[in-house]
Amino acid sequence: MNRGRKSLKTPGPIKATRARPRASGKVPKVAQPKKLSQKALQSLATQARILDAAEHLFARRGFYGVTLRDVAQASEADTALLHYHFGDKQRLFDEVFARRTRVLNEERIRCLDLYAEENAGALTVEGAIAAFLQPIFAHSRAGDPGWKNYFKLVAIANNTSEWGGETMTRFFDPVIERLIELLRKALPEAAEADLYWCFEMFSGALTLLDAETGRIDRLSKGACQSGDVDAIEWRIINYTAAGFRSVAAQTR
Amino acid sequence: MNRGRKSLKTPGPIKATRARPRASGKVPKVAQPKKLSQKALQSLATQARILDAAEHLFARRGFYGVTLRDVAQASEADTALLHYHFGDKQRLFDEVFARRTRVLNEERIRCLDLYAEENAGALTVEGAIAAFLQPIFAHSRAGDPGWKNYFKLVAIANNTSEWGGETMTRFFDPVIERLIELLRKALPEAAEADLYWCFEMFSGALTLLDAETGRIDRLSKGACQSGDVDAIEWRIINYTAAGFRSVAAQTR
DNA sequence: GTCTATAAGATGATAGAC
DNA sequence: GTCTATCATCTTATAGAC
Repeated sequence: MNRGRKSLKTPGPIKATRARPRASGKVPKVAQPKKLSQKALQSLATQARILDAAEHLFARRGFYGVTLRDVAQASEADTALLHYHFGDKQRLFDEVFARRTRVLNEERIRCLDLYAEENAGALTVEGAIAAFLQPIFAHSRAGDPGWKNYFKLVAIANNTSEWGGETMTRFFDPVIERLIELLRKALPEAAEADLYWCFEMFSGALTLLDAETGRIDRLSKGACQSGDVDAIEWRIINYTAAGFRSVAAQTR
Repeated sequence: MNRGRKSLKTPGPIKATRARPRASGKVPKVAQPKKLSQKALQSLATQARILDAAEHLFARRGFYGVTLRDVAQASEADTALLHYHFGDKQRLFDEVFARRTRVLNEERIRCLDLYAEENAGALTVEGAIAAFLQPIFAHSRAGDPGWKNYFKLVAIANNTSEWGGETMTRFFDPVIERLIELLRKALPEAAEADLYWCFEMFSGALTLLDAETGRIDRLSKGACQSGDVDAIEWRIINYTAAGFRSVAAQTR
């Protein structure tokens, strides 16, 4: 296995550093509502099948724990086909990550903007957090396994130090800045550092809940079920808002 | 590479399932203060070097992202030596995880017991959380890179769904039960489920902070630094206690 | 677009010398 | 206890037929 990433641009040292999941940040083209041939439709269906299978596997074992053979087998496509559609393993991972992130970020911005518009002058921490979370819970409630897999993947990315922090920054920070902006208005007494530290704690709590690792089921001996959206939603909003307010109140 | 885990007990299907980081749960023997030969001392030093290097690498790339050759090179030992001392890759990972967990859990129990003893009848959420966290911050302040690596590793484990939830359960839940016990006394009005959900949020926040991914540095444009213990300690205690209280107060 | 075949190299693990 | 040499298998990626 060649884990040394072949640089896409430089012909330089082939394995100076180990390959890392590193999304390109570019927004790949998406299906346009134009006329599509039979072949093209089938191709898109195949690509979706590959992405779904890759998402499922990456979500459970991370980038390195999945081989292209695993993905090929699970998607009933050939490994050569993965390369044909996505180039290499790295780009496949990038597209898995980017596919739903594009959707989620748009939804979040819409929710945050709507909330800010309708409550200008009376913003609350609860309101901003709820608006930010709304798209996540909507997808969770819809029960789509693809979204559940994606959330697990984000949890791994958020907590993996080598490439996770950088990945989260690139994919999510623009939207996070919008959230922080609302929180700043809702909590004008908070120091800047408070907002960021509190967001970090909120982020860790959220991604762990979304990861649905099953730990809480065992720890609570069945009193709680991973992924119980009704149990989670009001608690995380309450918990987080109280946390922000308490920290902000301590600032001198 | 054989990722199909060779079962330690059953001679059954060789690669029915993919190998997963799965700690044995057994407590391996530790250096006894007996008379040690020159050879034995050197052996222990080599083992420590291997464990340190493996810890560093696993913390950054997870189980699958590290090869035994990587560990051998980083520890300046031979791959054959890794097998001699630790058997296989899985057992090496297990021992990395178990080594500091043994120490940390003992310290936590001691801190929690001491706190409960000295404050019987007047337990607070802040006090219990602070006692639970005390060993972590002590190690972080001491600046040992080994402990920092270990904390990163725990963050990955906590958020990886395939093996993480189960790993956390096995290694940490006995101590967590002790913490929950104190929180139950400090918050008698809380429903059982509240305690577990709030602990889950606390756990996610804590492990992400400990992972020191560098994201908060970028997001805050330098206002916060990953691993700034003085900035983190009072905030996480405040934030968490307020969160627990707020959720508990909502229970009907 | 999809598949077969295969190249080129990496990986976990072991045998055996010292 | 440590190192050299090596195996059997797996992995990513590509070339070329259909």
